Amino acid sequence: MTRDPQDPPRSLTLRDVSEASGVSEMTVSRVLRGRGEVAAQTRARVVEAARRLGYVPNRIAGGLASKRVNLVAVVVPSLGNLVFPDVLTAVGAGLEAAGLHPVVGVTGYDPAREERVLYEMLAWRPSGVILAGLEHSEAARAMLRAAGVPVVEIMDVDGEAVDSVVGISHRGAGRRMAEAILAADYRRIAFLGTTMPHDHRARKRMEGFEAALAEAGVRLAEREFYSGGSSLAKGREMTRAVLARRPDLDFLYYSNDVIGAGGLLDVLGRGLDVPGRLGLAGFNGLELIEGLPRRLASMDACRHAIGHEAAAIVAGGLAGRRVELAPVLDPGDTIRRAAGAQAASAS
Amino acid sequence: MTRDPQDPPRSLTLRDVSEASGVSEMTVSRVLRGRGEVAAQTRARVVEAARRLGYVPNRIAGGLASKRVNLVAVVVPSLGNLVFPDVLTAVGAGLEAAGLHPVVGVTGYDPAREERVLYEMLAWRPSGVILAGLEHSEAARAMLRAAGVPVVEIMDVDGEAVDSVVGISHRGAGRRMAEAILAADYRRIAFLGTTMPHDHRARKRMEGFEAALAEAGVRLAEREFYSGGSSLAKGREMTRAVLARRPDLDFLYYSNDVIGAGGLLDVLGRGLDVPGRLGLAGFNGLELIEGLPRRLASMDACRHAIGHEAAAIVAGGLAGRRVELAPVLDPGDTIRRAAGAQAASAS
DNA sequence: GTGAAAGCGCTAACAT
DNA sequence: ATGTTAGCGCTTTCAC
Repeated sequence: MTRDPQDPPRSLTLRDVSEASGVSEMTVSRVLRGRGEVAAQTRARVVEAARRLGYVPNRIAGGLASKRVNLVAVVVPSLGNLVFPDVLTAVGAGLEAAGLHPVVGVTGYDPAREERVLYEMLAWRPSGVILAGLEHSEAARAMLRAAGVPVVEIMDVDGEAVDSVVGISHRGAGRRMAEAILAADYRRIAFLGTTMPHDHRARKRMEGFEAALAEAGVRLAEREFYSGGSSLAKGREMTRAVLARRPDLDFLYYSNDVIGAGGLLDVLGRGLDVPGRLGLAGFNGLELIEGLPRRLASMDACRHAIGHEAAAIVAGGLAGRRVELAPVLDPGDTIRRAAGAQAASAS
Repeated sequence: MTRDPQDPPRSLTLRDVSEASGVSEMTVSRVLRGRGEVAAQTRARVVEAARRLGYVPNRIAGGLASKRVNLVAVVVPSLGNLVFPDVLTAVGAGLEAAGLHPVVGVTGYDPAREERVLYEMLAWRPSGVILAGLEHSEAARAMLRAAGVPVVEIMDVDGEAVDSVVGISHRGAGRRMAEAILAADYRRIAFLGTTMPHDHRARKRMEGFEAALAEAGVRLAEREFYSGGSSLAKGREMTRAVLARRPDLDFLYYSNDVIGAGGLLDVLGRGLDVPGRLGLAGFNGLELIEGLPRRLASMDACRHAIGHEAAAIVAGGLAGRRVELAPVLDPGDTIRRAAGAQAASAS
């Protein structure tokens, strides 16, 4: 049952195709890569031989010889977070036209792990790197600078980039949400989010949120943090906990739509008047929010556009770009409409 | 702003480290790979020089020379499907101990695309292949057989494998659900699922489901299909459509938990008695079902165990294994409890 | 414990 | 339009 390592399943080489077709290795190579002018008849013989043998080119050898590789490293914190699969899908679509392939690495929000993942990926000499966030270890930044290929940091623009950056301002997003909430006359406001020390984007949203409240003379009434992945159940639990401590709260701002949805289901189940007595908002603009009993207020993280732009930068071999996208606030059905909302949100 | 392709950002080589440390390339290589006996002092000099220079080994060259590569191709239909990120996470964890790294490919449930993705990945001569499903083009199967490395087809065991297989029987899963539903005395039953012609597992669940109903003399009263991704909103919409056509239905079996959850929210919102008047069930055992107003009946797809087992087979270099896992049916709160349920489900 | 030589399978750069 | 030559940066093998 165990494969004998001595058993040499030597895979086919260009030479095999060359011999089978009676065409030189070099010309076979040209045909298979679609480079250079090759007589139609010669080409046909080569293609036929390669197909018949089941030849699969060895990109390891090809990459070594040409110093070019059609791989792009894409590094994200997690795949459980809904947002990242979406970004990856957009990146993949964007790279495809350029004949590039994404290679995905996952860091688990751990900087040390990110460093290792980057090291592994750079060892394959990819044509570009796309990675989430602006916060990396010094060693990681050094590796990225030394890589000599386009590096695009995505999701977040609040910080200093190694090379290019594509994202939104999470501080600004938190701020905008605070303004909308204040404009709707909510005043006893809580933030519910993750304790993960390395979810910098959630942290920045909270910072922007608190700053905007402070400017209006409002203090955050409560905070509730959790660790681990997001789930509806976690959202329910946190919501119950925070409302038990402070039953007079009138707004709950969640760090993402999943826990926000859980909270919404929970308060609706208890018959609370939403958004009259209690308002809620999440973040990300996930599809999820559309099927809930009330449409949860949220803010689009622009994940599709981010993936698309990042792919374009890598595919174009560009350097030093900065693309800041403007997320749209969707008030849904969980922020009450108040007179003067527009005016106040422009403050 | 555009990188000059003529600009040679020649990355560091073993030779650079060799010169910087005054140790031969060969010994530097040994140190960096942790192979062979090297004097502690020599090792220290090498490590220091490599670190100082920021040397990242070139695995393209290494792979070519050694014919061994620490990459495992993992091919899944989609990342939007919640299930696959979970499987990938388990695969990654399982491979890690063996020093192997997953490289993810996405097919979009398209066999032609799967073939291209496999071709691309096999061109990198990975140490193993893990791919979802048993249905592949003949060319894809030929490539896999010729690869000369462990190939593990995952998720589904109903069919013929190229090499190893790890999964559950989806036909059996559909059958078991049908038995539980019948035992609970539901009789006017509908199936709601995807039209995607290539979601073979959903198809097999429906087949097993119908077969078990037929054996009990019950015909599927309705079916409703949709295309595109799953969402709560889609689940609501389908549920409304099917109940509009057949208001007397007493059970809805969904092909996954996401549309099932949408359906559940919809019928609860309309005040229907669940599970008395109407029962519901989904599939996958997603975390999602735990935060709903009622716990949706579901069946665990064993995605974590599948990822784990598949990784073990690749890491162990094993061939021809067959691992059939037993999914557990969780009746949740959406299948009514009926006398004789146990007896009937054993039929 | 360390080094020298050969070559992995391809492609760049020149021939022809 | 096609062939020849010389590596790409590493590891294998064997010598010391």
